[in-house]
Amino acid sequence: MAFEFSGDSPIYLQLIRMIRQRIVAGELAPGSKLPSVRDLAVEYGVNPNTAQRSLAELEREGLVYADRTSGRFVTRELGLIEKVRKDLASEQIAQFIQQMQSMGFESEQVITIILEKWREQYGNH
Amino acid sequence: MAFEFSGDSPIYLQLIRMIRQRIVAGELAPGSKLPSVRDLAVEYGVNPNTAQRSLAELEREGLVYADRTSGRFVTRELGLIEKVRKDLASEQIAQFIQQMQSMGFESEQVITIILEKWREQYGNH
DNA sequence: ATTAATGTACTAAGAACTTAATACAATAAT
DNA sequence: ATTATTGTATTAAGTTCTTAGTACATTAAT
Repeated sequence: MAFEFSGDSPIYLQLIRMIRQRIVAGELAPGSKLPSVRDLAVEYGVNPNTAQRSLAELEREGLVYADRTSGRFVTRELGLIEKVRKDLASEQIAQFIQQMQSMGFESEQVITIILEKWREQYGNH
Repeated sequence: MAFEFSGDSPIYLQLIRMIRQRIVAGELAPGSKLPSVRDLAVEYGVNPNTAQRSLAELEREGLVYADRTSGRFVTRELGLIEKVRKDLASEQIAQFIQQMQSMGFESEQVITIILEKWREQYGNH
């Protein structure tokens, strides 16, 4: 596939964020099997070592686990997934508010733009 | 001073973002003088070469300009600053919406949380 | 028993970023 | 005129990230 990574940060970090995101979004279901290190590397167009590094970090977080020769799986600890989801959301929101505020936007203005763009991107939900 | 940079992306990029941010926020006024390369390096605790690199990029964007021996200044082109400000805001909002949406948040939910946190952080404005 | 697929580990090389240490050119300040 | 300050340029070394290549241990599949 050869996904296009940004040169702004290390690939292994970008890969961590992408997989973490797909997990908390439910796109990668709890307990479901992940591609093998080698397949994941091919899928994203990176070196197996880089994929391994990202997976090892996600494992450290507890979001995935490895069964020695059957492969890697998304954790079944729904509580953990939900916690990570909430933490990510909180962080996102705090950073977002800080940025917009420092650029001189008012809360009402931001709300208006968000609702507008949200509809543009995904319809009214 | 020795500002604390994240290890997640190159320092010169983080520095670019910080200065750009301060310019569009109006904290660094149009036409105002920036610290010299060497002073800026001390101020942020980075190597002069790194500071130089960041400033050169901001210059390429037109946000700052250099007068050979009197130093560097924030551009006086208000239109450009405003354009960058709007571009940054658009980008921020689009990314934010995409993230929150993919994590399964509804727009109303996001609006509620934003208003709540905005008041926490900055009061009702 | 053999084979294949899995996670894991290791070494080596190259690329990008950062720092260090100088040096030069231009001009404002003295 | 001299000095100090500014931006700019260059070379070298060290660190981190990435890729490449190879190898081993374990277990499911055959």
